[in-house]
Amino acid sequence: MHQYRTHTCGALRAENAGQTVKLSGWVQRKRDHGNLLFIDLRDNYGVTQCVLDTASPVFGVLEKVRPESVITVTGQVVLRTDATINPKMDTGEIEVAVETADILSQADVLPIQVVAETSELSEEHRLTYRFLDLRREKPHANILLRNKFVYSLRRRMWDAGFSEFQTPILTASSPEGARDFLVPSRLHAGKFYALPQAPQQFKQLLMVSGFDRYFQIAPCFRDEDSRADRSPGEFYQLDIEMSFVTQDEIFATVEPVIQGVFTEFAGDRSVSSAPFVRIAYDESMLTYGTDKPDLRNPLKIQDVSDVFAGSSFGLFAKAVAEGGFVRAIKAPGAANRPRSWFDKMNGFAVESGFGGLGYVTLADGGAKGPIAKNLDAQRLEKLYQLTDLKQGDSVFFVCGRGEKTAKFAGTVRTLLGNELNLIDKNQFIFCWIVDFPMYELNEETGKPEFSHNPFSMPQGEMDALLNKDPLTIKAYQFDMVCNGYEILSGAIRNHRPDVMYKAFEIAGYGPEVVESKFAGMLAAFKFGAPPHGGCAFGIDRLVMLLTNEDYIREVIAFPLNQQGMDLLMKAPSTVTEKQLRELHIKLR
RNA sequence: GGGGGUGUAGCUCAGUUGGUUAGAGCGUCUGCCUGUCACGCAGAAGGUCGAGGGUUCGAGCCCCUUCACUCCCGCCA
Repeated sequence: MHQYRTHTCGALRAENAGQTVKLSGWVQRKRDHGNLLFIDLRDNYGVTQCVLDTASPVFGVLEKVRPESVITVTGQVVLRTDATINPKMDTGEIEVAVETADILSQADVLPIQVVAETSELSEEHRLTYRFLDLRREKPHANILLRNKFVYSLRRRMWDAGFSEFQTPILTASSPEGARDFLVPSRLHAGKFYALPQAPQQFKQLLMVSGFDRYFQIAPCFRDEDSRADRSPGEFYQLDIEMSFVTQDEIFATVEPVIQGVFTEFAGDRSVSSAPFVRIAYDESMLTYGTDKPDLRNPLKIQDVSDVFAGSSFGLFAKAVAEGGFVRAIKAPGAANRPRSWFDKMNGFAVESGFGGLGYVTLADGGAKGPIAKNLDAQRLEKLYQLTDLKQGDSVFFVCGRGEKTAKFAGTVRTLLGNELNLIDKNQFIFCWIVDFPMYELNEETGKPEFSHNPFSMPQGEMDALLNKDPLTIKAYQFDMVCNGYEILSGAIRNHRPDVMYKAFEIAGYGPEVVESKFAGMLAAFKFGAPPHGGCAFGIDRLVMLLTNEDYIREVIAFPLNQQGMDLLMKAPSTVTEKQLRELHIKLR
């Protein structure tokens, strides 16, 4: 019987000694001693050293074979001598004495060195030769870990009583949200399908259909620009929806899944235990200057407007009098840093478009720094108290108004956390961000608009919509955050047509808009819709966290580059005129 | 759409104030080598310095234009 192998390249051990085996794999490395030749043969499972000398009839053939060629060898497993055992290899106690060999696929000279390359390769080059890049140890391991991770997620979801369904890839363009990828219709001239940005409406329809607990490892498509943590074009979500649930019940369902899967793959890194901390959106913006705080960073932002209000530090006093604020971020133990370090911090603020970063240092029993002399003893004491300032600490100030300044305080918090080495990289700290505002003010029109998901149920439902200032209404809308990354977004949905009409009315959309844009869902909600809610995890981002990668493309087998191109398959590409004609698309 | 960074050998990079024939490591090729495991030793080949224009006696280096990649802002309900 013909076969390519009796064992994989990671299988053989001392107890196999004496057996005649057949291995197939890639020539990872050749060490040619003239009359003695070592070949490290690699496959998905490991590496085995093969050895032969001039006595072997295939010596001449294998001596010439290039690295990364695919070969099959047969030979006897022999124990290595004590002096030649390689403890770094799983198969390091043995080697295969090659008797016969076939070259199955000769490799050309390589554009990428697959093994033991310490230097970084350019991403452009790696993606052009992704099939070689993925032979390299770390990228290969990342993709394998992703597989195990997704398997574990599925198992945990099934165990929690969820069922997996597939939803359409060719669907309708949605008026809200990100830019759609469009697919022209051949049968319907001038009309287009859209690839789903998320299975949002379908999963809600599944709830109306009575399925109760749905999940899907779902591809999502958004035609927006990429980032280090945002995949260009397409990404995968663990999409979840449940009927007859409250927000608390969603949290209680999802926490053990994510806590469990992270514990499974985190190695010696620590994972938050459930229930995770909940932080209101408004509090997060104040305390962390962001809605995705990295809680590994112990620093908190403090409002110290009162310290400066009416003080002789005119710049801040005036800003506070005019409705602005001063926020403080403590820099523990920074007092002994040189002046140049403080200048660097200030320079960063100026580069970011802010006036600067004021600071006060508490050292040698007194307050130092350019601002300190403008604050009397009482104000300084209040500052120390508010920021818990101790001898040897410094505190930085951000002054201004609006969300932009609040977010800059968050940037400074992150910067200081990194500069002062306050972030423990061996932790995964999860939290919930809750109570997102339902509406926010559109600065141009001066009118309220949806700040996040228009399908979310407003807290207080119809009563709130009728009786509260729209800008104070919160939504049952939430995110989960880990180490500064948004890894989940979810909501209790608005399943009541009357509340939906009213919610859209406040955002300036008449009933005809709701009816035309969300016809399917609205129709469904008129025939008995259960209260429901759900959420979606970003799978790529979760794997990125677990593999310790900074770039999401490191955990995607064949990612598009930043310009949305597949350098290997050459996508996007031009098509024939015939194809365009069939799709009713005229050139030019 | 905007801002920053990068672009020199197959790969990763160095290249001083503008000055002789543009270098290194890895890879490739050739030769030697029977216990290596990033094998070693000797040698060789390999360059439109992203592209175009300009300044200059002279440009990898300075100026202008442009292209590509990448990071960030916008954007991502």
